[in-house]
Amino acid sequence: MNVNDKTYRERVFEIVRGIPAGKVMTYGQIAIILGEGYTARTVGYVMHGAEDGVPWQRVINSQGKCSTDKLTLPHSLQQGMLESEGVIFSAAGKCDLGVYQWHPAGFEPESDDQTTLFG
DNA sequence: AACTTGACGAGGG
DNA sequence: CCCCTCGCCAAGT
Repeated sequence: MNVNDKTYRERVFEIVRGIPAGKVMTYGQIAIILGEGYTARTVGYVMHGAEDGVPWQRVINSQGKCSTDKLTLPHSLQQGMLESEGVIFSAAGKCDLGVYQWHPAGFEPESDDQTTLFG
Protein backbone atom coordinates (compact mmCIF):
# COMPACT_ATOMS: atom_id res chain seq x y z
CA MET A 1 0.00 0.00 0.00
CA ASN A 2 1.44 3.19 -1.14
CA VAL A 3 0.19 6.68 -0.72
CA ASN A 4 0.81 7.22 -4.42
CA ASP A 5 -1.65 4.52 -5.38
CA LYS A 6 -4.74 6.19 -6.72
CA THR A 7 -7.01 3.81 -4.91
CA TYR A 8 -5.25 4.46 -1.63
CA ARG A 9 -5.38 8.24 -1.91
CA GLU A 10 -8.88 8.20 -3.39
CA ARG A 11 -10.32 6.58 -0.29
CA VAL A 12 -9.10 9.51 1.76
CA PHE A 13 -10.25 12.12 -0.75
CA GLU A 14 -13.62 10.49 -1.09
CA ILE A 15 -14.31 11.08 2.58
CA VAL A 16 -12.91 14.60 2.58
CA ARG A 17 -15.06 15.57 -0.40
CA GLY A 18 -18.04 14.49 1.65
CA ILE A 19 -17.40 17.10 4.33
CA PRO A 20 -19.88 19.98 3.91
CA ALA A 21 -18.79 23.60 4.23
CA GLY A 22 -18.71 24.75 7.81
CA LYS A 23 -17.85 21.27 9.07
CA VAL A 24 -14.52 19.56 9.77
CA MET A 25 -13.02 16.11 10.34
CA THR A 26 -9.81 15.07 12.07
CA TYR A 27 -6.97 13.06 10.54
CA GLY A 28 -7.42 10.34 13.11
CA GLN A 29 -11.16 10.15 12.53
CA ILE A 30 -10.63 9.59 8.81
CA ALA A 31 -7.95 6.99 9.55
CA ILE A 32 -10.33 5.07 11.82
CA ILE A 33 -13.11 5.11 9.23
CA LEU A 34 -10.77 3.79 6.53
CA GLY A 35 -9.36 1.24 8.94
CA GLU A 36 -7.17 -0.79 6.61
CA GLY A 37 -3.80 0.20 8.04
CA TYR A 38 -4.45 3.90 7.81
CA THR A 39 -3.30 6.07 10.69
CA ALA A 40 -3.60 9.76 11.39
CA ARG A 41 -0.07 10.22 10.07
CA THR A 42 -0.73 8.52 6.76
CA VAL A 43 -3.95 10.47 6.27
CA GLY A 44 -2.01 13.68 6.90
CA TYR A 45 0.61 12.54 4.43
CA VAL A 46 -2.02 11.94 1.79
CA MET A 47 -3.71 15.25 2.56
CA HIS A 48 -0.62 17.35 2.04
CA GLY A 49 -0.72 16.18 -1.54
CA ALA A 50 -4.41 16.93 -2.07
CA GLU A 51 -5.03 18.41 -5.49
CA ASP A 52 -8.32 17.12 -6.84
CA GLY A 53 -10.35 20.05 -5.58
CA VAL A 54 -10.49 18.30 -2.25
CA PRO A 55 -11.58 20.65 0.56
CA TRP A 56 -8.38 19.97 2.51
CA GLN A 57 -9.04 22.92 4.81
CA ARG A 58 -11.81 20.96 6.46
CA VAL A 59 -9.37 18.41 7.84
CA ILE A 60 -7.77 19.49 11.12
CA ASN A 61 -6.14 17.76 14.07
CA SER A 62 -7.89 16.22 17.05
CA GLN A 63 -7.24 19.33 19.11
CA GLY A 64 -9.53 21.30 16.82
CA LYS A 65 -6.59 23.30 15.50
CA CYS A 66 -5.11 23.72 12.04
CA SER A 67 -1.85 21.83 11.59
CA THR A 68 -0.67 24.08 8.80
CA ASP A 69 0.47 26.97 10.99
CA LYS A 70 4.22 26.71 10.60
CA LEU A 71 4.31 24.86 7.30
CA THR A 72 4.36 25.69 3.64
CA LEU A 73 0.99 27.30 3.90
CA PRO A 74 0.83 30.82 5.34
CA HIS A 75 -0.14 31.00 8.97
CA SER A 76 -3.89 30.83 9.51
CA LEU A 77 -4.70 30.47 5.80
CA GLN A 78 -6.56 27.29 6.60
CA GLN A 79 -8.19 28.82 9.65
CA GLY A 80 -9.25 31.82 7.58
CA MET A 81 -10.83 29.57 4.96
CA LEU A 82 -12.78 27.73 7.62
CA GLU A 83 -13.86 30.97 9.28
CA SER A 84 -15.22 31.99 5.87
CA GLU A 85 -17.38 28.88 6.04
CA GLY A 86 -18.69 29.85 9.44
CA VAL A 87 -16.36 27.96 11.77
CA ILE A 88 -15.53 29.95 14.88
CA PHE A 89 -12.01 29.70 16.32
CA SER A 90 -10.89 30.70 19.80
CA ALA A 91 -8.02 33.11 20.40
CA ALA A 92 -5.78 30.05 20.70
CA GLY A 93 -6.78 29.04 17.19
CA LYS A 94 -9.00 26.19 18.27
CA CYS A 95 -12.54 25.38 17.17
CA ASP A 96 -15.14 23.31 18.99
CA LEU A 97 -15.13 19.83 17.49
CA GLY A 98 -18.29 19.03 19.39
CA VAL A 99 -20.01 21.61 17.23
CA TYR A 100 -18.19 21.46 13.90
CA GLN A 101 -17.00 17.87 13.55
CA TRP A 102 -18.66 16.06 10.66
CA HIS A 103 -19.67 12.40 10.93
CA PRO A 104 -20.27 10.55 7.64
CA ALA A 105 -23.44 8.46 7.39
CA GLY A 106 -22.84 5.16 9.11
CA PHE A 107 -20.07 6.52 11.30
CA GLU A 108 -22.11 8.72 13.56
CA PRO A 109 -21.31 8.76 17.29
CA GLU A 110 -23.47 7.01 19.85
CA SER A 111 -25.02 10.22 21.18
CA ASP A 112 -28.64 10.21 20.07
CA ASP A 113 -30.08 12.07 23.01
CA GLN A 114 -31.51 14.90 20.96
CA THR A 115 -34.87 14.06 22.48
CA THR A 116 -33.90 16.18 25.45
CA LEU A 117 -33.20 19.22 23.31
CA PHE A 118 -36.61 20.84 23.57
CA GLY A 119 -38.08 18.81 26.34
C1' DA B 1 18.31 -1.83 4.78
C1' DA B 2 18.87 2.09 8.41
C1' DC B 3 17.74 6.70 9.80
C1' DT B 4 15.16 10.90 9.57
C1' DT B 5 10.76 13.56 8.63
C1' DG B 6 6.12 14.61 8.62
C1' DA B 7 -0.82 18.78 7.42
C1' DC B 8 -1.16 12.96 13.74
C1' DG B 9 -2.86 11.24 18.50
C1' DA B 10 -2.97 10.07 23.46
C1' DG B 11 -0.97 10.70 27.92
C1' DG B 12 1.71 13.07 31.51
C1' DG B 13 4.00 17.18 33.70
C1' DC C 1 -2.66 25.99 27.70
C1' DC C 2 2.29 24.77 26.45
C1' DC C 3 5.91 21.20 26.08
C1' DC C 4 7.74 16.53 25.82
C1' DT C 5 7.59 11.42 24.91
C1' DC C 6 6.12 7.47 22.60
C1' DG C 7 3.54 4.93 19.10
C1' DC C 8 2.10 5.01 14.49
C1' DC C 9 2.84 4.37 8.94
C1' DA C 10 4.81 5.89 4.53
C1' DA C 11 8.53 8.58 1.91
C1' DG C 12 12.85 10.47 1.02
C1' DT C 13 18.03 10.12 1.55
